Amino acid sequence: MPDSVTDLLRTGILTGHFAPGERLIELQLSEHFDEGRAAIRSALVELEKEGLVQREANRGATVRRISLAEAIQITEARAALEGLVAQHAARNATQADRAGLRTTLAEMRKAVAKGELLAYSNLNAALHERLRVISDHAIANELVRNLRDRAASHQYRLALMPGRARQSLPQHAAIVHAVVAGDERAAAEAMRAHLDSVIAVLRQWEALG
Amino acid sequence: MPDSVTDLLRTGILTGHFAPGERLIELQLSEHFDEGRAAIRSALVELEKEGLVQREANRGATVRRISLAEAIQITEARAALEGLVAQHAARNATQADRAGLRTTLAEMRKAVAKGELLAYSNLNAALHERLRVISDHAIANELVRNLRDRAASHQYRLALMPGRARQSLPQHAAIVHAVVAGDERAAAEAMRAHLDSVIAVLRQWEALG
DNA sequence: GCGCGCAGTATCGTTGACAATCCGGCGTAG
DNA sequence: CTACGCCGGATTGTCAACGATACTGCGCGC
Repeated sequence: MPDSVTDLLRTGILTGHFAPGERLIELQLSEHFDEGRAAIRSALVELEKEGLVQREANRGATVRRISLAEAIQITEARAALEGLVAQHAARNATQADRAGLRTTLAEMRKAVAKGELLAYSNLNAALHERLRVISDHAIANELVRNLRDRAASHQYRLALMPGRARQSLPQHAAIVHAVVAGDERAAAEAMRAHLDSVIAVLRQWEALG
Repeated sequence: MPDSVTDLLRTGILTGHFAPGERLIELQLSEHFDEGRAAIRSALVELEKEGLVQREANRGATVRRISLAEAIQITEARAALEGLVAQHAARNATQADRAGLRTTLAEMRKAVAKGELLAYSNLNAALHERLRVISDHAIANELVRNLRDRAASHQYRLALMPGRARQSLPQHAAIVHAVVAGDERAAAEAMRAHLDSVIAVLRQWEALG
């Protein structure tokens, strides 16, 4: 089921190649990707279920616009689920896993010290990804991945926010420490606290309009 | 977008009209529902994303079998998300909402006292549903509904389990009390505890084979 | 008897054409 | 000048047929 058309369209949306609000016309996409219209159609149906695309009967599909309010809800749900992920990661982590997490955290510290925002952002993603793998929780992983994609546009702004890295570093440290210590409850709490701080930023933006 | 074919097929699966493992052949369904094959195809794609249907390239679709292990993961995810739902319900509940919750709880007590299992099960569903509505959390609602459907087959067994109602009643009471009191944290905790007890039962079954 | 290949069948996957629907512009009447 | 209705283009929705693919059972050689 590695439906490549769906993947291509999804990454196209996530990378901004197709902008929010942009119309996704089947025939155009059909030529663009050199695929039959049926395949495009199917991809649009999938991406609608993923929340990345909006479809209206007889009126076509557009790239879904995610409001800030929605991004907040998405992140709230993500906090709940990633808490679960962290909990299971704390339960399952092997010695090798723990070592890997520690080195990632060390690299994050370095990146912050050097002010390398992009590197930090990548390490951040890598850390969360690694925790998902360690957690071995297929359901939560699937849902988190989806939620992440949905709010991707807003997360992008966040990563570049001045001072953000320095603020989130101790939160990531807390998560890693809890997981390494095998403290399930603390891991879940730390992850939720981390994402709650993301939500706080989003709320701030929302208040500003 | 109220795609009736998808809805029909979904309820068909949830009611057991299509049994787990059963092949879902496009042409057959096409006749069964008197719909074009394209519509059926689209419905199958959707239901695959919902996790109710399994599709393999060139090999067709079947009703997905949900293992107990998977049902446990699903319920874990549900616990995390319904915790969020309860939290928001505690935040948003109006006086009318609180009164409604209390009466539902009272009816549940009666049902348990009279040993009316089916009535209790329905009230149970109604209570969770009401909390979802009150929470006004579109994202969490959508995900919870999906997870609920996925594990529906196993939940069915649970409702009929002897002594189950009596065991879960105080948990539901705790949830309602926390929500009525507007205690967000307690509401989330109570809901998680409730679903954790469901998970405990599932684990027991799993151990038995 | 047993494994291998081969054809037959069932089913999915794709294509092209056509019908249905919706939006926008234009003309006309008031 | 504005409101209404109609017409044309653009786009989606549906259909039937064709091609591709994988399973099944049978025969054949060993």
